[in-house]
Amino acid sequence: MEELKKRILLVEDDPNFGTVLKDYLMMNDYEVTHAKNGMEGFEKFKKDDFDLCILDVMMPYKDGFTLAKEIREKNSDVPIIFLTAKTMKEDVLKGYKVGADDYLNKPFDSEVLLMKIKAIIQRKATETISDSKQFEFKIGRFDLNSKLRFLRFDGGDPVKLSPKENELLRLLALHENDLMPRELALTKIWRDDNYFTSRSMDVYIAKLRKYLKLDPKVEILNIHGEGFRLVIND
Amino acid sequence: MEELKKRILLVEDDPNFGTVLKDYLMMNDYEVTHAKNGMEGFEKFKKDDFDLCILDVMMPYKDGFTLAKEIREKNSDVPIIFLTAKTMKEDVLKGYKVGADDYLNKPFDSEVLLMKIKAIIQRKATETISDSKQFEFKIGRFDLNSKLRFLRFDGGDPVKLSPKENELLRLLALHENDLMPRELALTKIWRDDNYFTSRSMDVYIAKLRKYLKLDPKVEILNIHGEGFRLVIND
DNA sequence: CGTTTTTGTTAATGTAAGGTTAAAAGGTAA
DNA sequence: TTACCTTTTAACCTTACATTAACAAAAACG
Repeated sequence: MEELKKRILLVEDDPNFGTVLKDYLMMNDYEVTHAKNGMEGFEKFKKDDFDLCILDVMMPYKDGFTLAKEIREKNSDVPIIFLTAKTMKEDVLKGYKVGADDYLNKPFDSEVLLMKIKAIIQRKATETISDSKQFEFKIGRFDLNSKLRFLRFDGGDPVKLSPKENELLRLLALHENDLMPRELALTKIWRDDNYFTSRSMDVYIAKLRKYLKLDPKVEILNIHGEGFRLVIND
Repeated sequence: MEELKKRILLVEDDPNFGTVLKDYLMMNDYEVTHAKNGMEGFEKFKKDDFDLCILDVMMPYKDGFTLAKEIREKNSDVPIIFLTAKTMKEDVLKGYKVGADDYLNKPFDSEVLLMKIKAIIQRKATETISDSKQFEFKIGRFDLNSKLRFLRFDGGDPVKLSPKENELLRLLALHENDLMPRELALTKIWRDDNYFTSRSMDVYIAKLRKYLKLDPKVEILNIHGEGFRLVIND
């Protein structure tokens, strides 16, 4: 299976340092989005799905703590590492208050940063086993093998799903009977949330409905303005 | 409601440091169980239910990492903080591998420890809150699922509610049998309080009454000039 | 009382979101 | 390159939703 690169949001206003750090991280096989200030950082965060945020504390307009608070409101799960020139205790405390996962004082050893990144991402990964390890689903009379992208009805001939069909159905299955927010699919699968990706998703919902029609007890319901719900009626 | 003290398992072999730390934590309103080594620590862990473990890494017989592994096998959920004299990179990484929630190098600032404890426990708490509590209501013979926006009568077919219907009924349910002020709904749901939003709200009250008519014991009463009251008659 | 204000209810309207199909664009391997 | 598969974009239609208007009924108030 294709191993997906981990995505890091780096928010750092110093252009030199930011660029260097970005390059260093990219050399180490991370996909890095670099935002030059808190405002831009939040915009990018909203539009995408990151595995980790690295925030500079001292920034014009919007400091790292404020940004972290906004990020926490939207997604309480993503790990956050703060970078700061200060070694002030108050700052450390403030960082932990908004839910920092770690803390680094500038200048810092880049190897240490790398290690912390690995450790934190790894921890999240093991915490979320249920999320990453589930590739097989029973959906009414269907079996979905999300690794092989097969959808099989009643043990018969499997249909091959396209990558997007597969991912979307998998996300729905992970939220079986519950709301699968539009936004979630768009950021996770399409990696962008706009009018066109949204319409594209609707097209895929239609395709999935066509596949699933074979079992009348399985349906994808829409919750207007919120998302979709994969329900299995008994 | 009685607020329960959080329980901490402290495993630290240095008797002086351990006692001081225990006292300090107890002064800060935690219930602390102090074990003098890894073996004892695991025994105490098995016998009780803790909100947090603080483990010294360097201990005779059984070091902190080994203990952490055993703890993780039994209860993968409890947060763990490591204390260590070492600042070795390998140790930090090893700690995170067994699922540390945080890490402190001795000597450390006790205030920082306290803050980390608070942050970690609080994080766990918010993670654990099954948000179902704020989104599911029983209203007479109805069930309101406010997240999925449906209203079900006697376990039958659920009716879909529009966002405004849903929010309004939820607000009423939150104030069951009590006054739900007009102004509250208008500011919270309509985000504006004027003649037109007020009339719009009245329209929605009418819609809700239509839905709720199925159960004669449930009614929405008006309190002239004040607001509405969702009552369930016995 | 009559009058004003508030509320009850239904229907009409405009806009936004979603459903569906087909064509265009993009990608990839033979 | 062609051929094939996937994804996006476009077009058109349906449904869902919120607001507003219109008129009726209560309640408050002089």
